[in-house]
Amino acid sequence: MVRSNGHEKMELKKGPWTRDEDQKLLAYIEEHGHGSWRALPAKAGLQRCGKSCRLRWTNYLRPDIKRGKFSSQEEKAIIRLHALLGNRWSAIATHLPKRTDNEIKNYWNTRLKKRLTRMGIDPATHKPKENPAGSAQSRQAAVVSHMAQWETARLEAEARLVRESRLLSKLQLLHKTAVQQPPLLPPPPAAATTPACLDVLKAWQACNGFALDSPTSTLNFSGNSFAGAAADAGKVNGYVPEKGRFEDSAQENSCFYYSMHNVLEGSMDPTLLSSDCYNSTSTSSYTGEFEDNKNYWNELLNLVSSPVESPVF
DNA sequence: AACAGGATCAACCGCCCCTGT
DNA sequence: AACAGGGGCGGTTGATCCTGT
Repeated sequence: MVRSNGHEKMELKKGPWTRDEDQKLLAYIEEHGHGSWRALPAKAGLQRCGKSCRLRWTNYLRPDIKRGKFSSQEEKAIIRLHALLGNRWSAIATHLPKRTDNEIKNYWNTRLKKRLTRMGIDPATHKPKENPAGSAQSRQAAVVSHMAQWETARLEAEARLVRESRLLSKLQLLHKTAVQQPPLLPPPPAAATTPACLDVLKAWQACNGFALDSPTSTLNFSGNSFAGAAADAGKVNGYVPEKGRFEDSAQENSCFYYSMHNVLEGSMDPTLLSSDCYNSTSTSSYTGEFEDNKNYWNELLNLVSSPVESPVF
């Protein structure tokens, strides 16, 4: 792809930003918004490439950036989120408002990674260095992987929502112009302020300890009462199991996934999952390990929900 | 005081994805 | 369907600061 010719490249300034450049960029964005980053430098009178301007703005000049030391709460959130998401810094940053992905990445690479290593934990896998198969740690790692699958699904849903909201904005604009004339378009639906369909983790938390089976996971927890309840909930909210009831755990798992899919799609109320779970746990026989996992995820969810004001929760 | 090595962090680079044509 | 351009992301670099000797 042709980006720019060499001559143009030679004129662009690189390296640290000066106060004067910062002021120019700030003043321009405050007055006009950033618009097209590519076109911005010329308009703002900067000898920088658009990319450099964008980076400077998003990582440093933006007014809603919190700088300075990370709190222990934030540290824990980063560690847990990294266990879930890996090096997906932008996804991690969405759970830590006012922190940039670059800042989080730097903090991880320069401090947290080393700290975990010193503690004998592999920062890549979040597992203890010596890790006998079948141990609680390896099972927890599998749970982490499982959660990562869900987080991936959630992020995809978020991306879809962004696309839809863009479309919605266009529709609203069209409708706005159309109201002056005979109505050509129906009024657009009201935009949801809080997309409940994105709250997979919240649904997870609401269930407060459902079994962590999945069609792709090798985990096999006994006493799985959630799947059936969730499947019922899923059926009520849109998903209808092919054969009515479940013949095996795989079917239950599928239903669980479809239920969560319905939550993701917004066709199912996460609280319904919750109540069904609570109602059915009396017959369960959770293991100690399961309690550990439950506590682990509760702790994580508490970390990423309340104190750091995640926009998702 | 001078130096070396480590730590930190802003900024860059290259790649990829999405969107518009 | 193919292509170009814009924007975003993660990895890496290099300048600067800090600390220990």
